Amino acid sequence: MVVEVIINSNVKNLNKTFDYNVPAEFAGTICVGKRVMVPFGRNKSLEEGFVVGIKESSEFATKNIERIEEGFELTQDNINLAKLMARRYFCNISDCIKLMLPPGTTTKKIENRVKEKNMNFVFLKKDFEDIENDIENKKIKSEKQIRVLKFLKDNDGILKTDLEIFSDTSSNIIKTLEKNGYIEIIEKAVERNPFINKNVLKTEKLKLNQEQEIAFNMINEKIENNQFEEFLLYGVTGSGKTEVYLQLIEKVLIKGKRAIVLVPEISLTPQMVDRFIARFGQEKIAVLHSKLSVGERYDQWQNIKQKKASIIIGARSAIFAPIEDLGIIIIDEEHDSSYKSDMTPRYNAKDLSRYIAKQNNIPLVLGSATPDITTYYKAQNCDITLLELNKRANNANLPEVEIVDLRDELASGNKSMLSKKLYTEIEKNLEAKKQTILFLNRRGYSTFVICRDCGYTAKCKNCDITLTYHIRENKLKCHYCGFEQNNLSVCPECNSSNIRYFGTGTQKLEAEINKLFPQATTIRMDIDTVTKKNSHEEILNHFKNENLDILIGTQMVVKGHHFPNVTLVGVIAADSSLYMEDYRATERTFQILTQVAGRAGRENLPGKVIIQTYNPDNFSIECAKAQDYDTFYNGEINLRKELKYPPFCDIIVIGINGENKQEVIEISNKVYNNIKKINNSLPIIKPMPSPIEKVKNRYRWRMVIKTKLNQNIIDIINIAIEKIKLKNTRIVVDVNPTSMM
DNA sequence: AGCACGCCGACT
DNA sequence: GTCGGCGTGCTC
Repeated sequence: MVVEVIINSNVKNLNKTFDYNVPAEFAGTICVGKRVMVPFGRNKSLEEGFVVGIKESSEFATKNIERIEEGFELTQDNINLAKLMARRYFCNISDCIKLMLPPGTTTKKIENRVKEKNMNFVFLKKDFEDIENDIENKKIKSEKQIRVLKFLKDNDGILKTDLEIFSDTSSNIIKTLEKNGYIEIIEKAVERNPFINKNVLKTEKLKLNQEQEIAFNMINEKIENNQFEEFLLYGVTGSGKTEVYLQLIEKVLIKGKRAIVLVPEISLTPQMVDRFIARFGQEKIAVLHSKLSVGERYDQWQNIKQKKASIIIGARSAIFAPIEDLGIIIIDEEHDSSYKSDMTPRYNAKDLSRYIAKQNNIPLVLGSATPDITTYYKAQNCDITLLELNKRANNANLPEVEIVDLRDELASGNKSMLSKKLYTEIEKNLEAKKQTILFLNRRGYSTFVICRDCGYTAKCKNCDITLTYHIRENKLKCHYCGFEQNNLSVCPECNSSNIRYFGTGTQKLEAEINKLFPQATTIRMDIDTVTKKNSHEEILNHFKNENLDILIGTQMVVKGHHFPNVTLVGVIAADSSLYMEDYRATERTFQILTQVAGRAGRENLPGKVIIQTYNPDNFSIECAKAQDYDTFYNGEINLRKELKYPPFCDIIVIGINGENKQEVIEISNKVYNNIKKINNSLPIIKPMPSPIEKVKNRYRWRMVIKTKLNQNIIDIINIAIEKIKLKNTRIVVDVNPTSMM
């Protein structure tokens, strides 16, 4: 018997199956999905691989499988999905398989592990054999301990490494191991239980209003009849989408099935998870997101695998959770860009959810107050069933939105970043002891630093990016590669000390607010203040519980939370996202402004929103002011049709990046010519530099194809890039990328 | 990715 | 002659 094996390697040349003979001793246990160790290459070294097929014989001179690794195997569905993804997202099958493995199983370089934070790093002092002997001799008893040790063994097949990561939830084991002298802890992680609030009061289900009832019944029918159907649950903030989700999940559980709920990473807060815990109880819920340590994730993953958890709440990769008997997939805030991966594999969780829902004959529910233009277009064309929730369940009023034209402010001599109107409103709000949120989608202090005498601009040495001035550390930072240098006191070109700072970031805004309103308490939230594991949560709780006056932040302030005492929201510059050369720029502006506006006055207090802009007539800003999605959609869809943008086509970006510019250009041309050779009529634009040509010392060129992605196009691109030999240069294909930069 | 193979210039 | 530089190609 012969098996087809995918070698676990991200090398392009190895992205195919290799045949291996199965010795008689393994014939009874081998099956598709098993993890195996096989001799590979001229040296005798063992490589990890996965069995993806079984056949009688091979045309090759096959070697024997060395051994089968027990404890975990992929399902046939996993393998089918990985194969499909590899072609559809132009990457290696093993890259896709990695998404489906138990956390901690993926073989990573030790250096990478050390770089990662929030984990325990453990130095193994004794040989693995010694520890195994101790298990034999019953010196180590607990099953959990053995699991951790197995973890060690799994990662490298045989234990070659002396560094490993343990979960912080398994801290007992670590203590035991440390006490027995097996390990030495190098760095300790911050303790964090994914379920921080243990005393959540149980909630009963609420009575649905008529709209909710209709939506519920339509979707429930598909649950009952085991049928696929895609729904768009289009409902304004506060219209009770979550209650519909909860009651659908209840039905799914009654049928003995389970549910996946995808949410954007940033809104995966304990408060949000608590709503599910309050209804179903903690033991039924598994939570998966990027802030969990490997060990925490491993525990959650096992809870799913062992069918202890029935509801999986997670960010996009939760779609790969090891779940059988799936009854529904729900994608909340479906317009959110975090469902599209911007790393290899560059998958779109929404597309994969559709595929998985079809395979399982179950409904897929997309929920949003500001649906993705493409999703709404499909709903209009009846590819998706549209369900609307128009009533605000808590009857809160929409906030009053006012637009301030910054050109008028400038003309009347106001050069500060606060218009007179916004200044007065903040003042009033402070007096009334109400809270304010100020939103500015740019971090740092000044976005560029320029010499007034010779025009020199401070740029990153690794990227084609101007450096941003950060006042607290008095440093210039690159927001792309993280490079930082000391601030300039004199110009390095002409020695002039006439240095000017242009552009406004959240730090400068914070400084200005503190100057203008010295009596006000403020807190700032952006990537620079949100570094620790929990600080996102901490800052928001701090703002809410301490009743601080003003929250200043980038877009991370707009999601999830609701603050009952916030009655004023100020948007400092609504234009910043409009100039991006990205077809989704207006859509993003509309979504962000609508969401920001939704933060104001959510309960009984009337809210006020002030949007400052240089483009008061801009369509997306006007629509956001009116909170009018339908008008926005109608305008935007016509524009998309005219300019032939999604949903009327897909934007396929073939990027080439490498350290040698000449080589990058050569390979770009090769890819271009290959595609032309296969199909001369494809609408492909010749290779050219990316908008930011150099990032992290790598040159980036690209070509764009604007066409509907179908199997034929997928095959053409795969064939065109397949045979190109690469050294340090890489080819990256991204379909409808989140960022066009 | 490794690693072998092979082609070519430099040097005891 | 032969040592070693690196470009090329293969791994079931």
